[in-house]
Amino acid sequence: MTLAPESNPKIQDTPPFRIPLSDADRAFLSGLGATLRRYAPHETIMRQGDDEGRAFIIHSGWSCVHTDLPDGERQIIDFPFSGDIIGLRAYQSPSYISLTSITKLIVFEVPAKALTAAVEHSPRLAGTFLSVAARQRAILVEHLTNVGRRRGAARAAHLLLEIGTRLGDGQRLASHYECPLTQYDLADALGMTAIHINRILKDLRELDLLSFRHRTVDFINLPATKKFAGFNPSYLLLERI
Amino acid sequence: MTLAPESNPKIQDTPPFRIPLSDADRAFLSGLGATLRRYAPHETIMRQGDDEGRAFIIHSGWSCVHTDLPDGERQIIDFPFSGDIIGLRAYQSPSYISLTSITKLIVFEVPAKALTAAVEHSPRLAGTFLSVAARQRAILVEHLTNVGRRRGAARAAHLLLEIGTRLGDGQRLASHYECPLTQYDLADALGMTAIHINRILKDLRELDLLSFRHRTVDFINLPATKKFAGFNPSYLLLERI
DNA sequence: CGTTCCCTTGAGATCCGTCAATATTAGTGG
DNA sequence: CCACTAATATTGACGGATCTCAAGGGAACG
Repeated sequence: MTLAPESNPKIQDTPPFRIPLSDADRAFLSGLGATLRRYAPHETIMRQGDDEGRAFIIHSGWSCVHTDLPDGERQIIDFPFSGDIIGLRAYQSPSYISLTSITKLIVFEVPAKALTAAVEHSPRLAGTFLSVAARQRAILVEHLTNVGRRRGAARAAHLLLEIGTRLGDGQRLASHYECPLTQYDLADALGMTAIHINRILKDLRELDLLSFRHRTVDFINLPATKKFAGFNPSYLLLERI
Repeated sequence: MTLAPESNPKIQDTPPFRIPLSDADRAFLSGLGATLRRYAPHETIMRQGDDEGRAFIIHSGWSCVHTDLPDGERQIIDFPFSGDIIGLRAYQSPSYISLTSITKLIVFEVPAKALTAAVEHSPRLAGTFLSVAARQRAILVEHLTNVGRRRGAARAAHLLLEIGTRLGDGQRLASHYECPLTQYDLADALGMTAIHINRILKDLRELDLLSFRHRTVDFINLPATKKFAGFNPSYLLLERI
């Protein structure tokens, strides 16, 4: 699903642009001014409050988009995956979010103005950006619904189901995947404390629904888990290209 | 701030398009195929799950965007105001949200394809859509942060501060405004029960921070309330045009 | 001027957070 | 490969926040 990190990936081959594009469009993309950047785990790539004119397109690796609160807490907004765009905007403006790597991370850094230029240049690309933005909005809406209206155990299960689905390039959900998130990460995404997440994961294991230990998520009873979490993946299917 | 409902407002005069546009752009907008629609309170304008090819631009009135859960509960995602766009998408696709009026509501209904056409037609409009989408995303991110990381009283105060700011065309926060939301609406937006919202509003009154009774929000001590809620309106200022 | 929402309050149960202590795992350098 | 260290995970006890169930009271609207 992701290119080997050793090669030097090109933006025009990365997921959101794997669509029928004219040669002119491809040439345009490669001339966008995208810079390939590699980050070590736990690096800050973008910080809330900084004046930003950059956007990022994830190539590979795990990271999180989050807000920072005055008391040092944070709310994780999303774990973006390959092809997701962070900071889609038209102009320079202060960033309201931070982007932090979790594992080794490879991203394309693009000037925000280049995105505007791309939209002007190609209706096909404009449609792609609209679709990517719509899908990300759907994910965020589901995240808010999850935090606002599901109780802890269902909330955690829902997030792990979503991640499992998004990892497998959109549609199919594996019964098992590697997951480098800590219980602190989960807590910050789900609006709870890590201690409570720990108890919830224990409950989910004892309910024979799923197990998350040693960086591995195992779905023990996938249909029951989907029902338990109220997970309906249709919100992830929005025009994934 | 809003046109008199008796007149027949035109889309090219409505907030997101109050920007320097060429005559050709204005003519294009008026030919978009926008339909003016009026709804009574508590009508469903768009329902989650329906296949949708429409987008809506709010002209005036109160409404809510929400998700529906199997058990009949709902999570309110946003209370959109004049100029906000609902359903910004490139193509026909199933809707993952519902739109319901709260008061009498006037909206422009636009075919989704018309938005794509507008983006193709005018870079200025494309930039406008990107900006509107970025601002709405910032609002949604702050909403998730609010629900995930603030306790009840601060959460409620934060929402009422945000609404007060958005009502006054973006920047200035009035010390008093009319608010037709019920405590059930607040509860569904904040991820709590209406009974608990009731107790929280009582607490906020007794703390001399704000009063919400009889459809009226009064900020008794605005600086203290902002501090209490951790309210920093910079996320609302994103390129409001 | 009555009916329907909507608001208000109390008591008890449950979920979740805080504080504290310890065990386990992953990472690092020798 | 081992020893050491820091990060992460686990568990218990307790308190606070929020939900549920139940019952009235008040406001808005036809």
